[in-house]
Amino acid sequence: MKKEKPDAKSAVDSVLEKIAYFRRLEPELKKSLMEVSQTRRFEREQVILTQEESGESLYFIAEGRVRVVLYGEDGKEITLSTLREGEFFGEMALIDGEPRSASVVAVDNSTLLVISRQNFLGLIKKYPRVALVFLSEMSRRLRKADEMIGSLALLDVSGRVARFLLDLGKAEGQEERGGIVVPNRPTHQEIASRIGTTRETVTRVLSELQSRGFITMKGKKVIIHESLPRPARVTLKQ
Amino acid sequence: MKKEKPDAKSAVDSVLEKIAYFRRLEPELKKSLMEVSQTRRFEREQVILTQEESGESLYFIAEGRVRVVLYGEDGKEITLSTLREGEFFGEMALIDGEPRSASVVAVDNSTLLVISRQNFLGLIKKYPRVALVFLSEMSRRLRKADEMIGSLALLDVSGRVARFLLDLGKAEGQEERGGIVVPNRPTHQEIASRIGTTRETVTRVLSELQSRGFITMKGKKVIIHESLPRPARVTLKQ
DNA sequence: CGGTGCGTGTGTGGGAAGTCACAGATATCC
DNA sequence: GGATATCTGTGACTTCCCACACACGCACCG
Repeated sequence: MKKEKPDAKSAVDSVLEKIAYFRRLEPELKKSLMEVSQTRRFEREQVILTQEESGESLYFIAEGRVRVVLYGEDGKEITLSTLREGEFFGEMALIDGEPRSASVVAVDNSTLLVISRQNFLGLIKKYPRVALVFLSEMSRRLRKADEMIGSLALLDVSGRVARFLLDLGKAEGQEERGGIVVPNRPTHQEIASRIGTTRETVTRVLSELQSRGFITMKGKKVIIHESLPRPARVTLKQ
Repeated sequence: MKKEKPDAKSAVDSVLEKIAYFRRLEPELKKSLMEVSQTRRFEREQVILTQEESGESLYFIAEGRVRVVLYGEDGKEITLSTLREGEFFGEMALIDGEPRSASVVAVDNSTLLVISRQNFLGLIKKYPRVALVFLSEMSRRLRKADEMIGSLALLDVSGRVARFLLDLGKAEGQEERGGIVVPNRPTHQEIASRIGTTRETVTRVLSELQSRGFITMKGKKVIIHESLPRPARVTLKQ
């Protein structure tokens, strides 16, 4: 009954099932993947890789979560994304050989599957379909990045908070009478880092949204009412 | 002697050579590409595709330039990138089937090569190496997008202008005694749209940079002196 | 030539959001 | 269960930059 806390080994076994991108691939490929990968553990808050350094490895998350983040002067930071079990990172430096474009930090204690450039390229050569999997994931990421650029450049902080909440609701909310219920929101600091503003401003905007009746907050729970307007994605130009 | 102004047909012939990504691919592939693509012309300022609409085609630029742009409320806009002869766009909607993530507008009169999703996927299947070409280009784009997010979130307008100038210098400047010479800078409005600010602010920042001796402007020519500091890409966090 | 349009320069005022400082509320840990 | 750390709320002040307004230079064109 060693079911309770899977050790690293079994975590690796199961990660391939969890990696949405690979679930449907041939068992043979899965085996290859496992053979060429190493397992590494990282503690909460531990830096997995840092921007500017050169890198040769691709990482899959077997368990835990990581934050991809850029740092600026005097403690400023912006979180590019948070990745969870089954997702990967580090593919860019690996594909184009440039230095790491961002830092990655473990959010929880995490187990990662590490694959070297060599092995990765070998894998793609052997199973060309893998390239398609990456292609579609990178397309998704580019899309999200563009959206973020749009938010930063075109919306004020209230708009960005609203957009963030709606995305959050879509990602981990439950539809209920009254709106979408998010059981466990991130801290104001985390939200601030996601949308490029400060903790205090997030606090103020959330209060404002609540007082205007767009959301209801109680502890870590947030209810997003239908009335909360999604800030214009586009206004067509004439 | 019909050499002077290549017609659309010959432009298409030669585009495959110009497309950096494909220059080294098999002639056979090039032929396939040509067979499955159509040619379309667009006038200066003409909208090629708009955000939110669904799309099924991939475009190569045979001649001209296009601007990829997001629009916000009341005329606000942010330019995600400017693409030139030999580059492609429209691959995202095609890969993941989502609506267009941005609008694309012709900067000059342009000739484009259009390929349908069907044909594109067919091509990738037949020539798996093509996927790798796209992978590496998308990786480069993701990198640039992340950098842009970093600029918007972490730098003030002066920092973004400085970064823009340095990138501009790298892209189309000539090394000379005294600094990097850019013969033909974009208008203030165009710069503003690239870095997410207003025309007036760009004017002011450029004057400021000149008066501080970081750059020298004369007409459309800009000299970027070595003294112009590249705003911190990262400050490592402890 | 004098228009018309486009790009640029500059002043002024106001507003959004960052900074700093501190108090109060919640979680977490032994 | 109390101590300690981490989050949240709010006020006061400052700063940056946007919005608006208007004037000037320059190019192109009939």
